[in-house]
Amino acid sequence: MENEKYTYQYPHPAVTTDCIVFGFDGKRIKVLLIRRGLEPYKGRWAFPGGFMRIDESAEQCAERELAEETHLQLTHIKQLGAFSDVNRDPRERVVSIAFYALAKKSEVLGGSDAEEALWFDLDDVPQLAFDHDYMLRKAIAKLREDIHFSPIGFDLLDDEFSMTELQNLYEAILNIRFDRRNFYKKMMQTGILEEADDDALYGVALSECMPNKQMKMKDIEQLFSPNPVERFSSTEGSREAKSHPGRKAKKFRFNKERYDEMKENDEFKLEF
Amino acid sequence: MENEKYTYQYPHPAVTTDCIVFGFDGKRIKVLLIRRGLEPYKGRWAFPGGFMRIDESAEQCAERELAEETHLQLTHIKQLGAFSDVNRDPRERVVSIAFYALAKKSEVLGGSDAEEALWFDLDDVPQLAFDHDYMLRKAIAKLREDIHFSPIGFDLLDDEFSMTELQNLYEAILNIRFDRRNFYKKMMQTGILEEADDDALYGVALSECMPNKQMKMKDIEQLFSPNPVERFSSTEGSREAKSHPGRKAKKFRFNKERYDEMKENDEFKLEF
DNA sequence: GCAAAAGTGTTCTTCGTACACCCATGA
DNA sequence: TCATGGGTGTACGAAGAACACTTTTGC
Repeated sequence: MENEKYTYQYPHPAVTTDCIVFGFDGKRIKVLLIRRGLEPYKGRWAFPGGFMRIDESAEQCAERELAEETHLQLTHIKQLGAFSDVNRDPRERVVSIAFYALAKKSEVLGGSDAEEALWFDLDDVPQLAFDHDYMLRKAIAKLREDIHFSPIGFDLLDDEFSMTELQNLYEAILNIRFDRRNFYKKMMQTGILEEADDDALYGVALSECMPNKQMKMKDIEQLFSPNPVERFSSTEGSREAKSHPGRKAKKFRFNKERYDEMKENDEFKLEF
Repeated sequence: MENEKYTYQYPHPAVTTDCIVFGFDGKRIKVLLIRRGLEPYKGRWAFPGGFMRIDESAEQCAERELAEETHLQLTHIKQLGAFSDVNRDPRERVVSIAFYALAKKSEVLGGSDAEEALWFDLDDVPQLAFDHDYMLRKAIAKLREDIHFSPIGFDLLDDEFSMTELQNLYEAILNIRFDRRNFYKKMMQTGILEEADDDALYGVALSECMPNKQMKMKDIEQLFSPNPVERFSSTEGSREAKSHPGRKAKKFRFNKERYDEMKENDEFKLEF
């Protein structure tokens, strides 16, 4: 152990990464925290992260630490910036490179795989270790900023989502209310959404042999009786936390190919 | 020398800062580079910057290095991000925290105080040291992004500027053309510009005793004859690089107080 | 059937864009 | 006096905001 020494002519700070992971449970924005098991700040909540190895980039470090500590494999990890205040760590001089990442709704609802890792409502975040309170404020600001013009919302929802879910997400992040009809129109005319048609459940043939669009869901079920399909197999999302029933919501998918194509040609426009 | 050693149990990267300074000469966007006098990359151009001291933050380091190497005292230094590729520096593992800053037009036109520091046209930037080419691309992208919604243009102009100068700046950064009249309206209705009234040159009394707005500059000079004021003392900016005369341009100032106030109340809106 | 949520279209206002004339200036 | 650049207003069209009724569903 004694010979595990690394010497330099000038003092070097340690470099860590921290990862601010946001999620959405259908109602509120959440952030993933882990409880520190070691000093300093033992027992306090903090972002997943740790010391950068000498043979990995900060990005690699952030992904590795996130996987180790929370078992989350996330794409869309973006850099938030470096935090370098001289006294931000009581142990030694530590510069932290912070990232932020977005987790899909199912990962939030599933809870965390890891011990001592929990999703916190943004309003219920306790006092954090180090300068992580400050980091969180910066991260929230960046999330708000990014969602104004980038379709990052889809990274917080599952692959299929209802327009209402999407609207709830935007309202939760931006803390404003939208008119349902205008939101729908605005989203649709971006051209990056496609309908996840429920007809698919019944096979392609259905829409061909049944061109009558007036047909109700009830009628369709009759075709399949006496074994009607479980109509809500994919809608637990919109049922949870609901006190009253409502009409079944159409599901949509984010058309990433289309989005990339539009962005390439500078055709994409979305502003909130 | 031998005892100037700093030892750590785990390997630590070195941390440097680099500062990408943009300027505007009235026609084109410029970037400030220094020629490296030492290995590695001796003789190559690079951004001003250097190793972070153990008792300063990255921000302090960036400002210090910038002052040391270019004699520029800049405010509005914003972090661009950390660059941490494992092999980005041939000497040892180095993480660089990059900043970008904006210099006022007069500082660009005045040239650089420092030896071996030069303003380069963005199109004429040579191959840079380290990963600075990559940094530059990121910085340009961020500059373009920021100017879409933040009034950072004023930091690249002198305190008083004509609408045409401002338009040229926007056109140079965004590489698009605007209609003069629409640009004027858009800028004025943001509410963050105030006229730098030339009457001020003649004192407050003038506008009171001379309410006639039809009065021409010639008439005003007559009031002051036989020592007419030098009318163009403050307009060299709009004359430089001009092949033909034109009407004298009204000057404007950025009303920072008003802007801060509007931003505070979320009233400020500007989009390009 | 009832309460709650979702689907949908029209009008009005606002903002952005296109466009042309006159004036001030220096040569 | 002329060539150049700057100051300004209007008319049109597109996009956003306001707004209500009907349908589906679970209870």
